[in-house]
Formats: sequence, C-alpha cells, structure tokens
Amino acid sequence: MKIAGHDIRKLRRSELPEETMALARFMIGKVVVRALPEGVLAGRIVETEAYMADDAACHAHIGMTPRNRALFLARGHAYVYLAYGTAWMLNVSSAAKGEGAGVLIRALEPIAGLDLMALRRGTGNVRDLARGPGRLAQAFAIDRSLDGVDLTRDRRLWLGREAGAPERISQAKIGISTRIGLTKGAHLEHRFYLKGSRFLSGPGALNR
DNA sequence: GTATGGATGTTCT
DNA sequence: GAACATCCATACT
Repeated sequence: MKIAGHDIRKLRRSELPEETMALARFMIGKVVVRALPEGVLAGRIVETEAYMADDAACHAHIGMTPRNRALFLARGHAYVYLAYGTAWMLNVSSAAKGEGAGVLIRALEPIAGLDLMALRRGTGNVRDLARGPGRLAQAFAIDRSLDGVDLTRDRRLWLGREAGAPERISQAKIGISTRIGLTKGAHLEHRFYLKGSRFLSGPGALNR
C-alpha cells in the first residue's frame, strides 16, 4: 500500500516476537497506520515501553478486569485506555491469549497525514504532533472505540512495515532506559527508543 | 533545555 | 476516596 510516497504493508501476527521485551524492541522503526474518512495518517514508532505480566506497573498484574481485558488477547491487539482523565494510551498486547502483557507506544515520527494531525492537535509544530503517548493518540484519533481491535487485520488502525526498512534495526541505534511517569517498577529498564530521534518524549537524560 | 503545579475522569478499594 | 503508563502553561537557567 502506498501512503504519501511510502510503501507500507501490514504486519502479520506470525512476524511479531512472542516475548514482550523483544516485541517492544521490534516495534521501533515499524509504522502505525490510521485510516480516517478524511484521509490516512502514518507515523514511525520511535519509543516504546514493555509491561510484562509479573510487573506491578502492568495493568494486567491485578488480573482481568473490564478495562484491561484487551491485554489478555493474543499478541497484536490494541489495548486503549484513558490516563489521568485526559489522555488516551495506545498499547499492543504482547503475550499468548490469556496471559496479560503489553507494549505502550510512546512516540511517533509523523510520515503521512501531517495536516490532519496538526488540525487534531491544534499545533503546526511537527515535533509536537505525536511526541508522547497522549499526543499521538490525539493526533491519530485513537480512543476507547479502538480498544481490542486486531492490529494485524483491522482496516482503521494497524501496524505496518515500510519497504526497504531493515529487518532488524542495529543494536547501536536503539537505547534502553527506565520507563517514564511511573511509581511502580520505576527502576526497570523497559523503555526502548531510537537514538538521536527528535521525536522522543522523555527528558534528555533518558534519551542518550 | 529543565522543573513545577493544576486539570482531568475512570477505575478499583 | 485515592491513584493514576499525561499534557499544558508558566517560570527559570
């Protein structure tokens, strides 16, 4: 599929690593695509965080509830929830069906549909369109209505890979740090980011 | 660039 | 009633 000059194809579930940390790392450099009636949006993933089942910060840690049920779907489904009453968070379920783990997408580099993103965000500053999990959800019109969709099958929201993108981004280009904004599990280094990207959400000290 | 404080509403105790 | 996987404006270096 051609999107604003980029050749992007949908990822298959079988391509997704079966382990949460591996998936969080794998997703760096992949693409989030959102099809709206007004047009198609796309962004390259530059920052993720892993939330494993045995981690107190993972919403699935307390067991299945109405809110977190999508985390228990097979890997590759969207888990969308509202944080602090104002910001939607987009996660990808990351474990086997029934297990309960996910990867939070924290920041995107906009590559298609920038005008639509700017309208939704109320700013023309490209750097601020999708830098942060709440911002990217606002730019991409992501809310509870997309909770539970299969990101390897859905037409409205899916994960893709650009033609020509490396199979595996070299280790030297990916940084690892503690996660952002947590009290539980604050010491765990479960955040992955594309080194040198201008579109990272964290404070400078965590982006080296 | 960093630091701080308030707004916000859903979820679970 | 507390706890939040945040954002924005503001002040400051």
